[in-house]
Amino acid sequence: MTGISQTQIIQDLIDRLTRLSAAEEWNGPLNPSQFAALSYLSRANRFSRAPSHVADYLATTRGTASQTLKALSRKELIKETRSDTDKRSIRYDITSEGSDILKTASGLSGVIETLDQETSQTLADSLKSLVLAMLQHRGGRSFGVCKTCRHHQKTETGGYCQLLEVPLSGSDAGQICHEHAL
Amino acid sequence: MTGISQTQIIQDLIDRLTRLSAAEEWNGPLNPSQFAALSYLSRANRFSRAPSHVADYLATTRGTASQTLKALSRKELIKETRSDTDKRSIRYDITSEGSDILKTASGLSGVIETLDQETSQTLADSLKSLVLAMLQHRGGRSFGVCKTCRHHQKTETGGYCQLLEVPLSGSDAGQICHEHAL
DNA sequence: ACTAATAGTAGCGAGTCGAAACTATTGCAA
DNA sequence: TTGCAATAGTTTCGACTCGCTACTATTAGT
Repeated sequence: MTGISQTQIIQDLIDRLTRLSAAEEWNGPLNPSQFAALSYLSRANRFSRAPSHVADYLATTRGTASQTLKALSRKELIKETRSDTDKRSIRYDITSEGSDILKTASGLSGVIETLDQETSQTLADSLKSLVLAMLQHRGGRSFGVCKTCRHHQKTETGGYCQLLEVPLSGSDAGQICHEHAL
Repeated sequence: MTGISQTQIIQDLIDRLTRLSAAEEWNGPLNPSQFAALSYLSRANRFSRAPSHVADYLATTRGTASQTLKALSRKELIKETRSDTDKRSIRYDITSEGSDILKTASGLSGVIETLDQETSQTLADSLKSLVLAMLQHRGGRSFGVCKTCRHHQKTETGGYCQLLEVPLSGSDAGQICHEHAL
């Protein structure tokens, strides 16, 4: 009778899930945006921790990202490091206090953990294709980890990025890169 | 090597998907919260359109919901109606201008539509169980449509709600209710 | 006839959001 | 080399969200 489409149901479920999760985050020390930025910084490699990269990842503007990073910096959860080679650019590294905050599991993660292996995998795959399609739709970057990138070359000591022309350690290769390409 | 769990990957994908979708909404006339509230009002039945119900649905406080509704009201997208029976309560109805705004499809819905029938169904099921678990976790209401409620009784003319003790029309039964229970 | 409890609101301070204007660099080309 | 143009980041603006506390009506329960 009433024509609520499957598409709208899914859209609504994603929205509610995020809202429920965000409501929990507000009770913590950080707001959802700050938490997302901090989480990104903890997983991004050293070439991908500038304000512009955070802006790209969070799908916002450089101005907004700058403010969020300043807020995190005031709380001493991240620390800014100016680049030697390019005096314009800045890199934000997470502090030990910042890492501690990320350790506290959210209500959403607890709930996701209750899914069985197969459901979990299927869900991840569906979401991945949706995110990829959205990125394509608006011309955003994929932000994958180095080892799945076409510029990544495996070596004896770890890896090598053919785009940036730098050697990568084992942990580097497991981190998110701004330049990631499939 | 690096231990990024499947749980974190899923959490991150949901967050990114929402952020990408929210970034598109900001380019429209409404911000994500206003859009979500408006969308809810368009789908809720007449017993579920009060500020407190919107707050419950959006997982926020009455204060915040009140402000969002006032903002929508200023834009003439919804209109407030005071109740006769209970002079404290208010019901917000969507205006025709409000309905028009909801018609514009978002980037996310376009992307969801590209999923095949089976993937779409599986995704909806997974998300539904996550939302339900989150609601249970924090003691929220389910907000389903009347016809799936245990208080709903099918009749000749449409339906009947045993909880509120009111007859329901066919379209009523397809709308979201605050008192929904499984 | 008194309390509660409930529904909604106003105001506060911190912060997000896009947009636009702004500084300081770096790159490139004539 | 000078002279832009592109890039990186920041600041400010106005509208708004967010939780919170304090507040006003109204209604319910004893």
